[in-house]
Amino acid sequence: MESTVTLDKVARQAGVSSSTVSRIINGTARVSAVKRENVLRIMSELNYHPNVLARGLASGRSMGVGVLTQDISSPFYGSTLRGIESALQGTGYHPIFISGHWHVQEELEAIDFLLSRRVDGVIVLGGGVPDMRLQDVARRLPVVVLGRSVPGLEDQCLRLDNFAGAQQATRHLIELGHRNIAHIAGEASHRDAQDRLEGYRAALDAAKLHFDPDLVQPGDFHEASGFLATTRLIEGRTLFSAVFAANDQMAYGARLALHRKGLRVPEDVSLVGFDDLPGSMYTTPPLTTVQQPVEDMGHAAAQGMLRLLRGERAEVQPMNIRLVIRESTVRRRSS
Amino acid sequence: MESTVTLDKVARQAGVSSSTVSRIINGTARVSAVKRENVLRIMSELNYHPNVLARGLASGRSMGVGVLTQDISSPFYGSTLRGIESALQGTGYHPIFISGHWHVQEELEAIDFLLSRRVDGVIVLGGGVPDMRLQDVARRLPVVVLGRSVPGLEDQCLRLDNFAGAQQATRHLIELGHRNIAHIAGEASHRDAQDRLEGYRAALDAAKLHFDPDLVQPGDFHEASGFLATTRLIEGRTLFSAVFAANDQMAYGARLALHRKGLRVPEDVSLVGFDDLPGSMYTTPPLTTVQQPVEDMGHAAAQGMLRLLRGERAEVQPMNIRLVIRESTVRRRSS
DNA sequence: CGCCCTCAAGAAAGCGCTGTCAAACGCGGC
DNA sequence: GCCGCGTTTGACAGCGCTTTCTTGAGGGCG
Repeated sequence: MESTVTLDKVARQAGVSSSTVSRIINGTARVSAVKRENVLRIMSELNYHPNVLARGLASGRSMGVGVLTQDISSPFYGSTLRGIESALQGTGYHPIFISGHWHVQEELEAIDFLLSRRVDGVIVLGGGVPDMRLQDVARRLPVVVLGRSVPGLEDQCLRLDNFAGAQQATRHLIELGHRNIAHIAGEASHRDAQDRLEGYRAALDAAKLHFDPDLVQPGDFHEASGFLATTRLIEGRTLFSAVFAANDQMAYGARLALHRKGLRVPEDVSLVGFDDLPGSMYTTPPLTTVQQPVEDMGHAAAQGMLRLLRGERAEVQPMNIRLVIRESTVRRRSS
Repeated sequence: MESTVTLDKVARQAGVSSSTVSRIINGTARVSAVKRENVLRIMSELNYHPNVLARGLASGRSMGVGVLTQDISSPFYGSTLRGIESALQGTGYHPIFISGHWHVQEELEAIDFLLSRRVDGVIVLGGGVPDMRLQDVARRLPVVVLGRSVPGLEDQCLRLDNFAGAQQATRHLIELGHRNIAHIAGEASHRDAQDRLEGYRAALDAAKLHFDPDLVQPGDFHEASGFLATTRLIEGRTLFSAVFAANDQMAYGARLALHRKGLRVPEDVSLVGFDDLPGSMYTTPPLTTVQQPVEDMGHAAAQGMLRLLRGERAEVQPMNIRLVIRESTVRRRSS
C-alpha cells in the first residue's frame, strides 16, 4: 500500500517477465497454468491494480466513453446517464460525464476535453454542437448521438419522435372534448421544442380546430416558466379548458399556477406534460404525460456505442414514445 | 486531424525541442517570447491537444478527482454533483463520477476503479464504505467525505446536522398546535435516517409529547414507500394531524396518498419533508421542508479538495440547515 | 536420431509526455 | 579579448504498460 505496486514489481516477485504478467491480465496469449496461478496469487497479495493511464497510453485505448450531457443534475438527462452507466457496466468501458450547460462554446470545449482524454468513443446528448463538428469527430472515433439527427450519421443517431408525441397528447385532449387547448412551448431554439409545437398544431389542424396564437405561451423547460406562462394564460382574455406543456417540469409550474388561481386539475382544467419524469407519477393528481423511455434510451445508446467499438454498425433502433394517461386529464364538462 | 498530433510533431514543426514545447504548455520555465509565439501558433494550426494519459503517466498527476456517488440520477445527489463540477471548473481538475448504488460491494469496486484510474483525490458522497477503507485511501491521497463523519478524518468530512433539522421540522409542527405527528422514516440502515428519527423523538420529548410507535412508519426514501406508509397510517387506528417525512420524495408519496383518501393538505393534514429538492417549490401546495444546501455542499467539498491538493488543510465548514416554511403546514384546526 | 515446427516466455522498443541535467549561449566586466 | 555568470534550450531517461520480435525448449515425424 506504500509505494504503488507496478506490474514490474509483480513480475519480479513472481519470477517471471512483465510481458507474462501483462498476458495473464489481458488474456492476450497462452500462459502455463502454474505461472498463471502463481502470478494471480501474488497480484492479489500485493493488491495490484493496473494503472489505467499507462495502459491507455501503451495500447491506444483508454476504455473510457465520453458522455456529453447538458446538466448532470437534470431530472430528464439523469435517467439517461443511468442507462448508459448500466449498459457499460461490466464491459470494461467506463463513462466519463461532462456537461455543456446548453452552451455551445462550453460543449465544444467539453468535446475537446474528451478527445484529449483519449476516450474511445463519444455519446452526445442533444445540445447545440454544430453538425460539422460532430461529423468531424465521428471520422476519428465512434459517435452516438441522442435526441438529434446529424446528416451522414443517421444510423448512429437515436431520435425521438417529438412531433408524434405532441400530436398524440393533443389528440388525447381533443378526444376528451376539449376545444380550447393551450400550449406552453419549450425553449424556442431547441429543436425538440419546435417539434412539439408542430405536433400540437398538426393535431389541431387534423381536428379542424382553430389555432389561436394567444393560447401558445413561451417557456424555457423550467418550472418557473410554466408557472408564469399559465398565469398569463389565465389572466388573458382567451378561455381554455386544457393545457399541454412541452415538458413535465413546466407542467408542474402550470399545476401550481392553476392551484393558486383556484382552478382544479382535472375538474376545471386538464393538464398534459411531456417526458414522464420519475416524479410525475406522484404529483397530485398524477400527471398524464408523454413517456420518453429515457433510461432505455441511454441503454440503447450505450449498446450502439459498444457495437461501434467492436467495429460493427451501431444499429440504434428508434424508440417508442407513448402517452401515459393518468389523472390530470378528464372529459370536458359539458357545461 | 488524421494521425494524432503529438507534442513531438509540434516541436519538430516549430524547430524546437519537445522540452521547450512542454515548458510553454505548462509554464514550467522561461522561454523566449519569439519561440513561444511561434510554438503557440503552430499548436493551434495543427489543432494540438495534449494527451492527458501520457501527461498523467509522466507527471504522476492525472488531474482527475474521483467522485463516488450513489446514483447519478438521484435528484438529491444530482445538485451536489453539479456543485462539485462547477467548483472544479477552470482549475484544471475534472470530476470523474461513479455510482455505488447504495451497495457496499459496488462502492468498494468503484473506489478501486478510481484508484486504478490514478485520480488525484476522492470525494465520497455518503454510502456505506467501511471507515477503515476510507482511512486507508486517505493515507494515499486527499479524501473529502460528504454526509458522514469518519474517525480520524473529521476535518475532511462535511456533515449535515440531520438531527437538528428533524428537530426543527417537528418543533415547527408542534408550534402550530399539532399533537399527533406521524413520521415516515428513511431506510433504517442509513445513518441519516436514524438521525432524523432521533431528531423527531427529541422534539416530541422536549414538548413533553407522547411518542407513539404506531405513528412511525418505515420507508426507504422513495416516493412509493411514502405512499404506502401514509396509507398504512390512515388506515391505522391512530389519529394524526401532521406528517413529517424523512425526505421530500417520501413526502411526495405521502401527499398523493392523502389526496387519494380525500384528505387535504394542509387543511386536514400538515406535511413536512426534508431536503428541499428543486421540485418541492412547485408541488401543490408547495412543500414545507428542511433545506439542505446540496449544491453548496458539493461546492464546498470540491473547494476543500482543491485545498488538500495544494497541500493545505481541507477546512470544510459545517453547512447550515434550515427549515423552509411554505404552504403544506398550517395551524391545527381547533376542532 | 536428427530436423523442423509449434508454442511458451523473455527482451526490448515504444506510447506521448515531464523533468532533470548539462550544454550552449549571450552578456558585462576586467 | 577572455572569463565567469545567469539564462535559455536540448538531450535523455523514465512513467507503467502493451506488443512485436526473438529465443529456447519440446514434440512429432521421417
